Order: sequence, then structure tokens, then C-alpha cells
Amino acid sequence: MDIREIARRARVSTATVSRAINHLPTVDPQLAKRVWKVVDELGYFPNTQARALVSGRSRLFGLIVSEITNPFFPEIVQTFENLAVENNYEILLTSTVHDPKRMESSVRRMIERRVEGVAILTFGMEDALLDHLRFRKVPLVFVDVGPNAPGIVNVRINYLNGIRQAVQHLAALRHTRIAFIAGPSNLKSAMARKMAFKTSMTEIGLSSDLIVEGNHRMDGGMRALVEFEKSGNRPTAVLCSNDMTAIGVMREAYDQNIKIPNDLSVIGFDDIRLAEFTIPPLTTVQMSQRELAKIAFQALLQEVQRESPSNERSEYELI
Amino acid sequence: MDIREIARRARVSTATVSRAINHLPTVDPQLAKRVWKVVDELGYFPNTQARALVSGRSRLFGLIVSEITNPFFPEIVQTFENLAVENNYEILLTSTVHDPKRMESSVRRMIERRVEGVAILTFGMEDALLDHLRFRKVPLVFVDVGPNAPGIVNVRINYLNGIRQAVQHLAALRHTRIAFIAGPSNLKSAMARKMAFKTSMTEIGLSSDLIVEGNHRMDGGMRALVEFEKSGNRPTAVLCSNDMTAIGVMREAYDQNIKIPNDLSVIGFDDIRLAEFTIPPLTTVQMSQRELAKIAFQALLQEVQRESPSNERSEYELI
DNA sequence: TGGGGATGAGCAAACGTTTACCACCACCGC
DNA sequence: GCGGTGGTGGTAAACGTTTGCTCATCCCCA
Repeated sequence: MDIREIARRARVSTATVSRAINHLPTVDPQLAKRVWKVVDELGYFPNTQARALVSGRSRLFGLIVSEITNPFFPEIVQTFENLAVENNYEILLTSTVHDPKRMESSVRRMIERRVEGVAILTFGMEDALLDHLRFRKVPLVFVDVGPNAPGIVNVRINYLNGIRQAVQHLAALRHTRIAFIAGPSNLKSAMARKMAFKTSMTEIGLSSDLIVEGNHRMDGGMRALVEFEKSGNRPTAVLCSNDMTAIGVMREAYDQNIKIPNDLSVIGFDDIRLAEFTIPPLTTVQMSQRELAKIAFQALLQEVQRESPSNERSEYELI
Repeated sequence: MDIREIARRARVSTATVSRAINHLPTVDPQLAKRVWKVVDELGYFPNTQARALVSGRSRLFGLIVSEITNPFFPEIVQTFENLAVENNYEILLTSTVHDPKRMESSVRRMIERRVEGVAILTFGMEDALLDHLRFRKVPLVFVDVGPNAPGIVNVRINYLNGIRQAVQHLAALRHTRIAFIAGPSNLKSAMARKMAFKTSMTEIGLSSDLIVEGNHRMDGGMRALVEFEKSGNRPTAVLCSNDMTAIGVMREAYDQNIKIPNDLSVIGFDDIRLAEFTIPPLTTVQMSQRELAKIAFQALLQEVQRESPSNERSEYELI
């Protein structure tokens, strides 16, 4: 069942069917109604591939994440999906699982399906790969991990606000010995958080010497707490670079019979959905994944709708 | 840059380029090498849409879930993605968010993109919608929620094994007052779990009268525990229909200063990834999402590769 | 009444592949 | 030496849409 069948039954040309289906105003309402009647009766659905082929628009956005199981992502994927539906787009979701081969295949798949734009939410993308996309003028939106190159949109998260808020919250509770468990030092965003912590502490006149490096995983948080204990001067509050670290701290505290929040305040950072399920509930700095996804999607949409391919580097800042 | 450009530069016909690219054995290795050289030099990627259009195969599988943010799904989506990559397929991920409109649009999107098969992991799909797919002979694989109709593959989860295991575990720990917090009674799978509990209890000669209905959410678990307390005969162990319920129980226990597992054993069911992050870690019956996804995907693949469209209803049983 | 612009509909050429069919050539056996 | 055969490679017709161009019709106004 194709557009010709519809045309035959509605006694019009295929051109008219196409125009009616796409709601072009140049078709007589009477005819349009006749076409739609046949379409509904036959249960006809246009073939996207044929559409895409001739129109040159796939109505497809790529979304590259590191791992779908990383609790940071589901909310983002869901929001992308919602926005895609609203805008008649489809999402091509791809995960790199930190594997160079998979990164390569991700990019290949994006290009072969002719996506109209790609949002990249994982770091470690090789330049050679990105060049494939840039060469084809595919709009690229990076979230928090992007290189600062022309023609690339960067959504950056302003960590300072969130971290400052957490630090001031702790200070208001009369904490003075506030520690920070950082993320891995090769992660740009983790470094940004650490800097934000130092800045915030300095602002309120506290020293920021209680910093240890974690790994953004649970075991890193556990080890960090052990380290604090060993050093003999346990902080009264710990701010963690992400929620997973905070959960590690909480579990270690539980094992060592350190009461939270009586003996130790713990604050996480990420707003992964896990936070609300821990016992006791984890205090965490809300970073809205939804907002993040929204900004990234809108940026893609805007790039696609722009006719002149902008060569300026754009930056969006979140929170 | 298209196949013709490649053909011109390699001084062969487009047919040969196509055959070389698809590794058909009927092309001279010399020629093939020449073609591939040009392909690599130009960074050519075949256009999937054109391929799909003429070959009639989209290399696309649909995956319909209720909500991507439901912790049950990420692992499944990830596994689907992995298998898709291995088999040169793409996943069209769609969520219904329990909204009839979205269900309809999910199905529409699947059909418009001409998916070769759909895995459905959400209940509440109307028959009229499914008919659209069946009419087009799109292979359908249901996971745990499917109707028992011809031409439909059902992957069913055998809950009895898992539940029995949990019950026997508790019995081995000398528990005799074992309670069960069920899921909503309109959910087939929840009912199956409750039945499995009753059966398991009967098998070892215990009465299964300590059953209350939850809702598969945290608050349901919390309320259930309150109910047990009020009734005056608190069980010594609680088996929950899913992990979220168990987490609710644990949080309520925490609030009421009931020690887990000293005062009360809690076992969940689902193996959502949350379980490992609770404090203390939640004991849970492992139901492997990965295995589930694998079976569903293989079923789809098999249906696609089968030439004669089978009309028999297939059933797979998991664990 | 005739010319011209507006409006609406149809014809047919794309889009970039795959693949059925055919042509060619070399080789083989008689 | 010739017809048959088997393997390679090319030609061109699909696949199902969109859309530029053309054309018919109608209306308005001079």
C-alpha cells in the first residue's frame, strides 16, 4: 500500500496526496478530505525512508552516551524522547561503553542513517571521528564534555552555583570542617567541581584542605572515608563530586557505625534518581537532567532550522 | 558523495561497488580492493535509507517500554543496543509513559520507519493498535505482558523458581512468619508472583496468610509495614513483589527504628540496579534483565530470518 | 470580449541504493 | 574449431516519496 494506491482510490495524483498528507495549503479542502478519508480507511502510513531519501531530511537526531545504565542518563534519554515526539523526530540512541570500537561504530551508524544532528554526552571522542561528522556539516552539541572548536555548540554546566549552595548550606549548619571527595582528575567536569568547591570555601573564609580524590564510583567514596578516619581528623561534613561517591561514603559510614547525619553530614551531587531511594535519603545538589536535555535538544533543533551553517562557537550555560 | 562517485573513481559500475561493499563473493578481489580503496579515501558511508527503500529491509527493531526512567529498563535497553550493534541493527526506542496517545504514536512511528520487528515491554497496549502491526505482519515479541494470540511470541518469566528460592532461603534461616507484599492486582505479573509465593509457602508447610497488597512503589511498601505493625503480629521476614516495595519497607523500618536484618528480614524482587546502592544492601531475587533482553532480541531475530511467517504462538520461559 | 494573474492539480524527474537480467569472455570437452 | 558452461561485470529498473515545472481553469478588470 503506497501513495499511488491512495491516489488511485481518491482519484487524484500522487502529488496531491503528498501535499494533502503534509497539510500544504495549496490543496483544495474538498480534495484533502477525500484523500484523508482513503488514508484512514486503508490505514496508510507514509514510508519514512522514501520521504527522507527525496527530501534529504531524516528527521533523526543522534544521541551518544557512555552507558545507558549509568543512572545519569535515563532521565535525559526520556526527555529527549519526549521532545522528539513533540517535534516529529526520532532518536538514534547509541552507547560507547567506553570502547573505542563502539565509539567508531556509533559515529558510523549516525552517518549511515543520515542523522540531522548529534548530541554527545560522553567524553573521549577522538577528533578523527568527530571530523567525519564535521565534514558532513552535521550539527554537533556537546554536553559538558566538548572541545572548544568552531561550529560546535557546547552546553556547559555551571557547577559553581550548585556547589556554593551546598557549601553555604553546610556552613549555615555551623560546619567548619567540610571535606570534598573529588572525581578522577582526567575528567574535566570533575575538576570544575573541585575548583568550585575551593572557590566556595574561600568565599566564606574556610580553608579547603580536606580534599581527597575519588573515582566517581562507590568504592572511591568508601576508601575516601577510610582515609579520613585514618588521618585522625574526621570532617563533620563531606561534599561529594557525584552521588555514587556519596553513596559509597554512606555505606562505609554504616559499616563503621558512623551515624548520618548526626556524626557526619553527606551531600552528593548529580541528582541521579538513586538519591531518593537510599536510606536515609541522600541530600544532593539538584542538577536537572531534564533541563540539560531540553537545552541540548533545543540547540540541535535550532541548528537544524538555521539555514546558514553558523561557524561561530556557541555556549549555553546551565543553572 | 554517492555510490556513483565511487564507481566513477574506481572505474567500475555502481553494481560492482554495491557488491564489493556488501562483500558479495562474486566480485574479483582485485576489483573489490580498488573499490574499498576509493571508499576509504573518500570516507564514503552508504545511505541506509536508500538501501532500506530498495531492499525492503530497514534493519530496525522497535522497542516499546513504559518509561525509560523506570529502573527496570536501562539494562534491557543497553543489552538491546549491544545486540543490535553485533547484528547490524538499530533500535527505535519508544516510551508510552502510560499515555494512550503516546502508545498510538509509538506504533505509528514504528510503522512509518518500517521496523522489522517490535519488542513490547509495557502492558496496556490496545488491540486496535496491535492490529496495525499484525496487519503488516511485523513480528511481535512480548515480554511478560503479552496476549496469547497466534503469531505472537511471548517471553514469560517463571517467577516460581525465584520466589521459591527466596522463601526457602528464609525458611532455612528459621523464619516461619514470612509475609508477602504483593503488587497491584490488575498486573498479571504481580498476580503470578503472589501465586508463586503461596505455592512456595505451601510446599514447605507454612501458611501464607500474611499477605497485603502494595502498589510496586515505595509508599506501598511503607504503608504495608505500618499495617503489619498495627495488626500486632509483625512478621520476621518480608518478601516483596518488587524492589521498590522493599525499599519502601526498609525506609519505614529505618524511621521506626526496626533493625534490618536483625529485627526483620527484607527480600526484594527484580534486580533493578538500585538494589546494590541501598544501605544496607538489599537482598533481592535476581531476575536477569540481560537474559531477558537477550531472549527477546534473539526471538525477534529468528522471526525476521524465518521465511515462512509462522502462525504458531511461541512461548519462551525465563529462569 | 480578451488578456493576465492567481490558484490548484498533474507530470515526471529526482533521491541513492539493490538486484534481475543480460552480455561477455575464457575455458573445456568433443 | 565449435558449442556449451560457468563465472564476472554492466545496464537499467525498481523502491516510495517530494517537488519543480507546466498547464488548465477561473476570475477580474480594462
